[in-house]
Amino acid sequence: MTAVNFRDSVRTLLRDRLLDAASGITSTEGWGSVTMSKIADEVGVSRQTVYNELGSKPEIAQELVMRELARFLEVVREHIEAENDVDEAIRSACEGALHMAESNPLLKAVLDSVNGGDNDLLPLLTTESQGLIDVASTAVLSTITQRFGDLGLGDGQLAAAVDAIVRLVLSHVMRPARSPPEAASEIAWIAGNVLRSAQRP
Amino acid sequence: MTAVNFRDSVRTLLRDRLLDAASGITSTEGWGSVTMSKIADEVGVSRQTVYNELGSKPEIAQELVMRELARFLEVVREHIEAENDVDEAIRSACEGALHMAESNPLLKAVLDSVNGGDNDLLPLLTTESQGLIDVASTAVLSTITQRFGDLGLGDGQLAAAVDAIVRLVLSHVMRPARSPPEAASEIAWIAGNVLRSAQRP
DNA sequence: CCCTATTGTCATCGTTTTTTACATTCGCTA
DNA sequence: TAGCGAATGTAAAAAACGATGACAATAGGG
Repeated sequence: MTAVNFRDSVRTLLRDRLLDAASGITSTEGWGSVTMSKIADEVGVSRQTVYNELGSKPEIAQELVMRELARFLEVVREHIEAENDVDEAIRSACEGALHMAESNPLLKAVLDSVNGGDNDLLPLLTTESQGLIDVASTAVLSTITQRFGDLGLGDGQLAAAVDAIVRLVLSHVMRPARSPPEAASEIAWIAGNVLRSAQRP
Repeated sequence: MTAVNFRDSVRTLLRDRLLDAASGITSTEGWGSVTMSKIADEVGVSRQTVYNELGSKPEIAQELVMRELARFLEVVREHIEAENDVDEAIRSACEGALHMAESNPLLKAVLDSVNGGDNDLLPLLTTESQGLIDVASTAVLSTITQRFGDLGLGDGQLAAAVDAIVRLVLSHVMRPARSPPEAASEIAWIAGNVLRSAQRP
């Protein structure tokens, strides 16, 4: 009767260390400077082990993005659950995410890398970001539903609204136009109008 | 250029988990209920691995005691370093140790086990406690010297005094007579007199 | 254009854990 | 008291896993 295999703990620890190393190198030297050897050396493991555990370099990029996304979603969840009003919950969550994005070293490195010619990570946030948007939308939708119910909307309507919000936030993350509070207010204003007009067909 | 081998981290993690399991079982069911199989199962590892990593059951007891001792010494060190007066440092450290002993589940289990007939752990704290006393005395002596110098005492005098203090505290841990503050004050009073009369021969 | 560095894969080796088996001891119970 | 079950401790073979070295392929830079 084993709670969790000790071996699984070790695998998780290894994955975390490897991804931490990759994230750290990306933040300080840029994604272009990340090599499998560097990751392996930093963790104290052979290069082959990196391939076994994380797969190819593109897969590492995916994992990095998804892991960072998970941290954003955690903050977003906390913001939503701390509010009693839907509009305010959405505004607060957007602002939290945008604010977090501003000071996120990894994200900064990714966006900076575009200027340096490194175009390996950016597609993950744009063209190939379907998985990212799906994960984020699903998570946010789930959180909102648990907190506020279905808001009297038909199937898919709330999902579509959330999808739009996520895409707007993502757009502002990649190309910030206004300050986080301003951008968040605008997104919340749009979302509020959408939700209300959908409630009264 | 590897900071630390990942393998070493895993070994440390394994040791910690095994000792945590042993400590947990001891606290809740008593040392008598600790079996190699239970430890192995709880951590999710084979029984043989427990033997490889921790050795025989008496050795586990030693490790448990020493690990718990290290935690006590850490608290003691903090108390000593927080005071400017030697007497008060000693008093505070003794009180901290005695107070910690009162609420320590593992220690409670060890002392309770005596009533239940389990006499495997007790010797480690009494008859076979030379190692324990040595480790504790050395650590405390080192901390006091770093904090207050040699207090104008000859070689070995301060060591002898610290040794006595450690033994007194250990005695009160095993057989509490008065409350921690009272016992600590008495020990500090004795220590203070010893130190002062040694300073003026 | 060559040279170096990196990626990704593969077979092999060494280490560690697991598994299985066995002898032994201890407490309990018929 | 004899035997039974559970636990200890040891040993050796089997399996899992990371380390190592070699390899082709492919850029990127001098």
